Amino acid sequence: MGKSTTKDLAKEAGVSLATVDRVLNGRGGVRQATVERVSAAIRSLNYVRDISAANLARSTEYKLVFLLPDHDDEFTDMIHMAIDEANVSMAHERTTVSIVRVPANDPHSIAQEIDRLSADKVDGVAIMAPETAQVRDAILRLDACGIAVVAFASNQPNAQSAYFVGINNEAAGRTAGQLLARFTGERQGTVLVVTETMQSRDSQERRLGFDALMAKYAPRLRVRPSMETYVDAARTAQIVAAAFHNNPEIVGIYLMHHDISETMRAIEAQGMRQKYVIIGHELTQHTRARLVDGTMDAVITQDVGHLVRSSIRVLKARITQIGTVASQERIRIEIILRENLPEDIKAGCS
Amino acid sequence: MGKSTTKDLAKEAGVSLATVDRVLNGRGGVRQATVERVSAAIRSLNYVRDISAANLARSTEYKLVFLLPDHDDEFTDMIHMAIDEANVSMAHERTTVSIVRVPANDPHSIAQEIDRLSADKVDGVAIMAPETAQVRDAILRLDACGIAVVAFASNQPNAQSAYFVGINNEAAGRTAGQLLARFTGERQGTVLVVTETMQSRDSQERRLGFDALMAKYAPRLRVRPSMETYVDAARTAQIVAAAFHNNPEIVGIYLMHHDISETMRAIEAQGMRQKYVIIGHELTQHTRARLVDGTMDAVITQDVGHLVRSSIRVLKARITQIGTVASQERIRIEIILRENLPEDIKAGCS
DNA sequence: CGCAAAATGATGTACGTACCTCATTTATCT
DNA sequence: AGATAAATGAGGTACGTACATCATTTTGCG
Repeated sequence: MGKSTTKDLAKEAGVSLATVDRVLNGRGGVRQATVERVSAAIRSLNYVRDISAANLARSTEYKLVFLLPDHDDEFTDMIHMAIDEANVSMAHERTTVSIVRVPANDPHSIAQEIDRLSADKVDGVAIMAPETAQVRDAILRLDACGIAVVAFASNQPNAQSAYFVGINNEAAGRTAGQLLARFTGERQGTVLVVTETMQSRDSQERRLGFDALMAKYAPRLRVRPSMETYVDAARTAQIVAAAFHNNPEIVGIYLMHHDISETMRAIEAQGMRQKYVIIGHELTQHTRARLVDGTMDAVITQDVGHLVRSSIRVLKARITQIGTVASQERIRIEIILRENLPEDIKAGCS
Repeated sequence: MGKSTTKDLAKEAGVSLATVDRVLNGRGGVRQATVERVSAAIRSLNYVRDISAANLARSTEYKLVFLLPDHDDEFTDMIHMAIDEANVSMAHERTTVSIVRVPANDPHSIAQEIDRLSADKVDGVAIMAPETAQVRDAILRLDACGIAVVAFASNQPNAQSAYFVGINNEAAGRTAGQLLARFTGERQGTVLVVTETMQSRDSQERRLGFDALMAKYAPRLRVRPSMETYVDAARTAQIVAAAFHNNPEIVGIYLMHHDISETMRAIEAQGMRQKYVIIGHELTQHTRARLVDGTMDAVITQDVGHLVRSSIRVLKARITQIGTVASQERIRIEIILRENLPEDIKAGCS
């Protein structure tokens, strides 16, 4: 089966082990004709390099870095924890992953940090940062250095080199819409949409998908323009109050941002006069509690553990030039209701 | 860090490499006091065996077997495919997994097959079979032979030795109930529940969860007793027709079984006089199409790829006595609607 | 043809572990 | 104490790959 070794290759190609090694590791000094003989042998024997043995011989250490925003919202914390957890389970595979936190809204220092990494002896970088020209260019520079890159949770659509690991936010928005449309039954009224900032591509895409679905399947509902909190408690309270004042017939609220505690506080300050259907993103301790007590009806989420592990697998695959299982790396858009809340396991071993 | 080797252990414990080896691999012939010195060294150096190197030296091949029912429904086929896919990506990790299909409803031959495996040189077995005393005993015999076992998708609750990989079916039933309750809005009427056989523990648990939720949150709906198809087209057509005849006010249908094509055919034969909320299990090509065309409203599912990979990881962990990441092995109850249908990737590499 | 340069072969060591053999030391029992 | 068994040490080979060195062959070119 897949148990051919370099020795077999040498025999098959009629060359010495040393030459096989030269070809396999691109050391040069081999005639083109010979290279092709070896390549042919690789194909015919279906040879795949034994990575464990290679790592052993090379005593490799894959050094991966996650670039996270320095927000201290719960979602980012969960990612942080998931990375720590992965770091433990990856130790057996000669992989260490570290975390660098960068100012979320300072593209310049993000780019600077990325450049610092390329100088560093790092093998792969997973980046979670808003897209800007500066960041994109820095990513391209990483790529040019031969450092593997993935964009993580937050897409970087213009840097083609960066493989994206995360959900399709437009589909996530549609899903939120579908749930909100069906959960409101036949009722008529207004739907509020809240986010941190519409500058973020994630919010734009979610809104796009949400609107498309509402227009098609729930024309009975009036969807208001996006309200932006700018992560400012006072402003949040004010715009929410205004929205409730101007829209007496609110039946649903779509929260597109992660950190919804302030927003929920502001909504509750208006008195839960009636049952609003509230749909949000990302399963955290906070949204979990909201699902349990019934103030929120559904949460659209992506499994952060999966997100992190998938990023690591993709990075390692790119470093070692091995393929990945596409279906395993596709991050699903998960719908969480009260009844399918996963048990709240912190971490731990069996 | 975790880079201590057996050599370091020997030095730390003040013994020779050979003795360390004897202790590590339980070869015996070592005084208790010495064993403890080595164990102490293991702890103090935080030693973990390099599995890659160990596998290399031992030239291990982990032989895993999946025991599947010989049904040829789409769900089982998907599992089959997922296993094949895993087999490819696992080849790099010295793991080969094969599939044995057994008559689904013949506990005797299942048990016989399990016993055959224990004689065989197999390292781990994942079993998907209905629980019976015979099967349970056979599993215990496997365990006694030192062969790792997991129960897979279909729980074996009485064989404590068997780690279960799959979803909580009671919670899955509750989730189906919650969706059906909310999707029917305020309407009153009857809800039909269909399954293959209530003999299966999965169906029992789902029904339990479904009923609990409906009783609590949707007392307005009359939930009928479970209808059993026995995988018989004629019978299915007949009982469905009877149900529609006796219950003019049907608003929802819960399909608890995998292979719903006959059932859906029977329902459609009654003419879709009105919009029923239909909720089923397992995302297959068939249910996928039903979601897209709107005849089904939601599918509760578990990711078969995840299921298979998780089983493999758990088996390997038990064989090598290494811990697993609990959060990674928890299978989520996924809710699939039209808008969050994952893209239909067959397989493939990036 | 002859010579330098390029290509290839031969061989050894290393990585961390498993597993084997044989020699030597230490403990145990009469 | 002496015989015997038990415990330990010493050393080697193997796994599949990486990488280095030096010898040898082949090639291209004037």
